[in-house]
Amino acid sequence: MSILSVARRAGVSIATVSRAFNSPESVAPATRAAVTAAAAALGYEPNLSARTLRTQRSRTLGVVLPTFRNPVFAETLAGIAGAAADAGYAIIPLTTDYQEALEQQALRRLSGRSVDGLILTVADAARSATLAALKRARRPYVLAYNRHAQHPCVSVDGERAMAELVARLQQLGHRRILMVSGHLSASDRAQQRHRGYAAAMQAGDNTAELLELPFIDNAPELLTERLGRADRQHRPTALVCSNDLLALRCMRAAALAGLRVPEDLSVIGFDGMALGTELRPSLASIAQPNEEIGRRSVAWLLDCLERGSAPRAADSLTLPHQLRELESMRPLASPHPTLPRSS
Amino acid sequence: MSILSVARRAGVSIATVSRAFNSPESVAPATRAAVTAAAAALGYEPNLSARTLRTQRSRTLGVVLPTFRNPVFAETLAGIAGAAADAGYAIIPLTTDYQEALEQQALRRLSGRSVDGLILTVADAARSATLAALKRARRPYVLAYNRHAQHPCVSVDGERAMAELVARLQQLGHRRILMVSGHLSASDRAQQRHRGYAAAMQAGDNTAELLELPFIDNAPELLTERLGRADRQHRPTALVCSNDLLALRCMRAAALAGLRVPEDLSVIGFDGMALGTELRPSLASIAQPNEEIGRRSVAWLLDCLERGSAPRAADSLTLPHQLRELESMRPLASPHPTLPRSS
DNA sequence: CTGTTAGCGCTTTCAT
DNA sequence: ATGAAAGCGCTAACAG
Repeated sequence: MSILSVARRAGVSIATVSRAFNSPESVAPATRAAVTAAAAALGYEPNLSARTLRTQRSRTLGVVLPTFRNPVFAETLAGIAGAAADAGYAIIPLTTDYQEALEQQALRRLSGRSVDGLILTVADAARSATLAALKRARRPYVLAYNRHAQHPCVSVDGERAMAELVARLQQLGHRRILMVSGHLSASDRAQQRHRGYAAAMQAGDNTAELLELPFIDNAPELLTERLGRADRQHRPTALVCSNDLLALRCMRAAALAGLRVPEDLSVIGFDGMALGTELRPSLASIAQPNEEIGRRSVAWLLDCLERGSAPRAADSLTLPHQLRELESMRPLASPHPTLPRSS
Repeated sequence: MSILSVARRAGVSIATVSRAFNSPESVAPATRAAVTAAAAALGYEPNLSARTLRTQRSRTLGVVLPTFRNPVFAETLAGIAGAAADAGYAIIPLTTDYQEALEQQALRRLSGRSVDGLILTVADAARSATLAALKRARRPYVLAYNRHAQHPCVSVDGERAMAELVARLQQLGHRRILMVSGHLSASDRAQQRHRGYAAAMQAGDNTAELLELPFIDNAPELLTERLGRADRQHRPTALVCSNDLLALRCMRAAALAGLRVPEDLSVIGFDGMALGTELRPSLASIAQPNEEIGRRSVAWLLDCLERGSAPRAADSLTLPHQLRELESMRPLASPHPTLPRSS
């Protein structure tokens, strides 16, 4: 049931059928009606492979993300999928598990499938051979979450966001603020967030300290140990985490160490995954507009594709973040209870 | 940089290049080496559209899921994506937001893209016009999570699982067990789970009661109201929820109503999303092997595709579920404290 | 406004 | 073991 069947049934040539679909205005109304009717009767759907082969446009986008197990990227994917679908594009998603080698592989897999463009989040934009190759191949792409002057990016200013958060915590009385992160070297975003943390701590004359948890397996133990061992005077009063999933683990570890959140310890995440607001205590976090990052990436990419250009680094987008001061975060209780309004 | 460039560079015909890739054994080792070298030098990747057009096989699977915002389906997608990638297949995912109309639309979108097969989770398998159409069109497909005798499914026995859970709760001393669900009519799985609940309650001579929360917007209010209004004698001691996300909301609502989980109220979810174990209290749940459901669906579908058949309803898979008795669930404390070992 | 035709890149007979 | 050639379904000149 190809274009030919439709043509025969409508009593026209295949070219006319094609035109009736692709530039209806160039076909006589009567003819167009006949074609439409025939197509409907046969349940005809144009074959995308043939069209792609001929036009060199697939109306398909490659999507490369670290994982779907982290709700942040699931939300991003939802945004991407929605925007793409609305524009009549399909997506082919691939995951890399934060591994550079898999990023390479993903691109190779996508290359044969003639995607029109790519949306990706890489571990480290600065030293990604994958990205360099993409750029060299002049394939249109947009990075989501990554921030790098040489690449077109849709992201949030994580460094500034983190600095703002830490400043705010200090304003609320916190002094011993510990940053908890995965392996810094594994993610350029974690590095940026850490820079913001360090700068704000220094500005507040407080000591920056970083707890890196490279592997999630023993993370709870490490955390519990770190939180439990110190006496009250040296224990952090707030934990800033480089992502929400980590913050969740911190909250649990705190509970296991006998600490109450937020009475004894404030815990703040980064990402703003939707689930955070449903918890008890609800998770304070620097919220990124995850779905919108996905949607905007698609919008920008498609816009460029339509005009035959490729996204340029100079046009990168920084979307606003938002500090969610939810239940897991609160002002530091003064050690000596004071009367209401006493200060 | 097509097959022709490779052929020229290797000094052979395009047919030989094609063979070198698709049936290496049918080509002389020396020739094969030359072709491989030429292809590598040129960075040649066979064009999938052309191949698809010619062979009528795209090595692409359509994936239709309700949403990526529910971690359960994100996990499923991870399983599907992994298994598909390992087998050299790409996936095109589409979401339906539990709406039948969007299911239709998804299939239409996929039909032009010549996917070899489909994996889908529909709202209600029994009355899905979409499914009927698929079946009629003889397109190979597998349902994930749905259970229906007329369709090939990969699922767990939700009815039995729920009955087991409720029996277990009763064994732990619970009598007033309330089931909380989204709109029953919106999901065949919720219906099955509810049947299991009702049967087990009846078997235990207890009164089944259902709280339907059609819209999430006012769910917290409704829940808080239901939990807060009743005095201690009439308040449920356990909540069984038709999914984990709902259970999360219940836990939060309970807290807002002044109830402690699990001391005052046990809350049990359904799905076993990975995140549940990271919470405090960790979320008790009937765990489904979500990623495996994805992987097995792919494996089955691909197996059929290879042998040129389509999955048959009779070969449907029921995977084992697992009751996670985590922190949000505990035996009913007896109202009148008893001495240890007094019974 | 419509038809004829070439060709997108590949696989697959059919020859040799 | 290799090559020549047809054709998958479609679009885009080009003609008329």
